[in-house]
Parts: sequence; C-alpha cells; structure tokens
Amino acid sequence: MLAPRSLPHGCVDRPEVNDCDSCGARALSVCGSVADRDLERLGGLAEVVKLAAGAVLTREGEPAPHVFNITSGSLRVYKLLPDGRRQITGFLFAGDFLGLAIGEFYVFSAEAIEPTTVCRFRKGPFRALVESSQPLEHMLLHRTSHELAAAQNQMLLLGRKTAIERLASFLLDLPGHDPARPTAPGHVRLPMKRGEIADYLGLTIETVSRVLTRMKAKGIISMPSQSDLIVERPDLLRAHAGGEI
Amino acid sequence: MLAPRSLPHGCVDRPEVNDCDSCGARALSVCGSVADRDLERLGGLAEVVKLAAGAVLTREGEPAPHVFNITSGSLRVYKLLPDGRRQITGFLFAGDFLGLAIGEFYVFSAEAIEPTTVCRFRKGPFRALVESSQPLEHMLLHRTSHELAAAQNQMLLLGRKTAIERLASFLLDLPGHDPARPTAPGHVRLPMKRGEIADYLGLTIETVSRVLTRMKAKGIISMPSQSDLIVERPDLLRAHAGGEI
DNA sequence: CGCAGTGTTGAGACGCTTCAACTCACGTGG
DNA sequence: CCACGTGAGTTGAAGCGTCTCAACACTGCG
Repeated sequence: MLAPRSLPHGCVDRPEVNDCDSCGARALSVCGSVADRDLERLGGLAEVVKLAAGAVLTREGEPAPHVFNITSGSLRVYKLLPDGRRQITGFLFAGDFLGLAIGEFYVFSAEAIEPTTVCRFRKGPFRALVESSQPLEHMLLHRTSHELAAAQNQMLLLGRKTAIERLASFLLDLPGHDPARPTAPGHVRLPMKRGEIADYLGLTIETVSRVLTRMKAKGIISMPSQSDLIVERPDLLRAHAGGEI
Repeated sequence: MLAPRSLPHGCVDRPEVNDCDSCGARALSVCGSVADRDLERLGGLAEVVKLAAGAVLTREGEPAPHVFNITSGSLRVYKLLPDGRRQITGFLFAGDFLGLAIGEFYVFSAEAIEPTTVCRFRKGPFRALVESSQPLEHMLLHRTSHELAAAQNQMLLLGRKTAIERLASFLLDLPGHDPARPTAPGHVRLPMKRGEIADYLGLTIETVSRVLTRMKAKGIISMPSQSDLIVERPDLLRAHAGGEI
C-alpha cells in the first residue's frame, strides 16, 4: 500500500481506521505507570489508524479534534513557511504522544516516515479522562517536560552551532530511538533521508552531504551504505557536538 | 543593591532569601485555577528570593534542588557552548515556572534581567505536592505544553528564517508580556539589550542593529529611544514575520 | 536499458559574521 | 561645568560559511 505523496491543498488523504477497544491500553502500556483502570477507560475512546509511509496525519492550521499516541513506526513533525521552507521540529516514535497542546487548530504538520500505526482519541473525552486520572496526567507532564528540554537543546543547535557540530549532535542523539536495532556498537541507522536531516538541522541537503563526506575524510565515521553509519571515533564526535573543536 | 556581574567559575552569588508562608500562594494565584487548599500547602514550602539585575539563579550543570516561580521581574534562560556562544532559549515573567524538568542537574542557566523576585521550592516536597494535587498538575501541564509550542515556533525561526524575519517575529511576540505597559497602540518596549536579542534570535549584535536600521528606513518601525519602538506598519511586520516578503 | 529518485560534488553568490572605528548617553570626579 | 571614562549602539569593509544552481553518480525498478 502506497500513499500519495503530495495532495491538492486542503485535501487530506484518509488513512485506514479501525475501532479497537484495547489499543488505547496497548498504546499507553508503553509508557508504564498508568493504572489498569485508566487503560480500560482510555481503550474505549481509541481508534487504530494505520499510515503508509508519507501519509499525512495532521496539517498545520487545520481543526484539531484528535490526540494521537504512536503504537509503531515513526513520524516527522514540522512547520512550514509560505514559500516552502520547512523546519522539522522533531521525530516521534512508538509510545510518543502528539497533539497534547491545547487549541482549536494544529500548530504543526505530521507525516509518517515509514508504515506507522497510531491510536487516535477525540480530544474532548481524552482531556476529560486525563483530568480524572492523576497518574496519566503526571506521565504526560513528565514527557512534555522532557520534550521541552530537548527543544531547548535543539534551539542551541539551530541558533549557535556550525554545520559539523549539528551533524555530530544529531548522530549522537539518534541511537536510543530505534528499538528494533541490533545495537552493534557504534552502528547507527539513518532512518531518514538527507532532506529530512537537513530540515531538522536547519541546513540544506548539500551541506549535510558535504559534512558527512568531511567526517568520513577525517575518519570520524564510515558509511557502509547511504543509510548505515559507523561511528569510528565517538570521542571526536562528542567533541564536535559539544562545540569543543 | 548591585549584584556582581561575573563571578569566578563555580561560585554562585547568594541572593537575598526570606521565608514567607504566603508567597507560594501569591505566586500561584497568578496562574489561577488552583484550589485554596493547594495554595496553603504550597505556601509552607516556599522561600522568597530577591535578585538584583544580572544575578544568577541557576547554572547549567549544577545540582538542581529547587523549582522556582517568578513573582515579579523577568529572567533570561540560556545555554552556553564551551567557547562562550550563548543561545537564550526564552524569557520568563511573573507567574512563570522554572526548573520543572526533572533531573539531578539544571540543563540551563537563568539570570535576572531586572530586579526580580522569585519563590523557591525544594524539589522533593514540591513534586510530592504536585502529585497530590490534580489542578496544580493540570496547570503545569497546560503551561508546559504552551512553552513547548513556543519552542517549536522558535525552532522554525532559528532554523529557517532570515534576520529580518527573525526580528519581525520577535517584535510581534513581545507585547503581551509586559503587564506594566501603558499599551499605547503599536508601542513596544525593548526591555532587553541588543546582545540579548541577538542571542535569542541566533544573530549577532551588529546584525540586530543593522536590521532595525533597515526597518526604520523602510518605515516599518520608528524608535523614539533605543529601548522604545513604535510599529508604524504592523501589516508589513506581520508579512515579514510570516516569511511572506 | 532507461528512468526516476536520491545522493554527491563543484563553482559562484549571498547573507551573516568578524573586526574595527566611531557615535551617543550617562555618570563621575576634578 | 566640563573633561573623561565606560558601556551600549551604530556603521563600514572584508571574510567566511552556508546556500544556490548545476552537473554528475548511484540505486532500484519497470
């Protein structure tokens, strides 16, 4: 199943949706520390949504009736300027929530990077449940705080780091997120294309490519394939990421 | 009372501290929607801390025993690279919280911009109280979500906007925060210096100055003094901020 | 094989930074 | 009262890093 890449403006492709009483529970069990009672109540509110690679989940500026929790796969979250400049603000993986920020309209767009499954909750009932469940709200606060801290790191990166420092920081942040990774030491899978890396780091595709080439030349990394990377000198990579070189 | 500007590394100037049972209540009453019972309990945990302009409240990397709530004044929150490059991640004003993100150490530094009063809570008891009070936790989640949304806007700004677009966005975001402002239409006070604006927008002092000059030449703004600014053409300012020019 | 999508490489352009000189406002002390 | 010093802001000229534009290489697939 392949999703259309670009759709006429205002036309959202409809992904596959199924009701599923237990999917809310499945989704939240990833997070841990939520009472069974809450899981059951949340399950009743959830729908399963399956997304093909490239499928659009939310569009900035459109009405925001839903909150999402990712069951499997990964999403890119981004903002656009009218002329097409794109800033990817983050990547989301299994267990992450999307759309918690309150408001009538989405303030970001989100697309599946690979085939992805999410749980969809209507915002009203979801919020009511959250307000009635302390552990759930506590977990959301915990996660949101961490996201905020990550966002502040990204601001430092975007505002003050050079291209090579950005790439180094990016490569160091990557590993933790891929649960299906064989975890060979120093081995990093690049699940995203150059264009996504560029739009995440505030660079162009060409600069990303050039910097990776420079890192190869310096012996900091090697690349068995275009999406597989081995960190040969973690020490140098860390030094660059911290702005010490 | 004047605080020393720069202190030897590792030496934190001790600001004036007073116990105050009612200050927690005062601090949180700014936020609204917190039960009186919670305010009383929180009040018992709080100390008042008075900061002179330039005084350091937290330093990145130091142990983080406290959570703060700003009673009056304003703070700059920032991160540093080893060579001194600074990214200001945000400005905080009366009612805002600082240090919610859990962790052993602060992940940012914070300094008073002007004479500022904050309420200081020990993290352990504060967290215990939050976990026991739903409305309090709900408010914190609400605020943190908004901060995260603002952070994502700032990522778009830092990653993809030009200097003039950054300044335009900044000037449009400013007004809401100054409660003591006379609110003359189009009139904006610049409470911070050029260096702070530059480090917030990922630019240099010189570029900030040049762009303001360019805006004056275009008739978009005028500046009666170096810290007072009048938006003459809000339409043009919005167009620039949105990347439409 | 040919094509499309993706990635790499090169040359030149551009925008912001760097470095330096100068102006301005303000406070201090002779 | 004014010379002086200081910190902040402005302006100019040159430099540098990244972007833009363009050509080329690689990969997978019909």
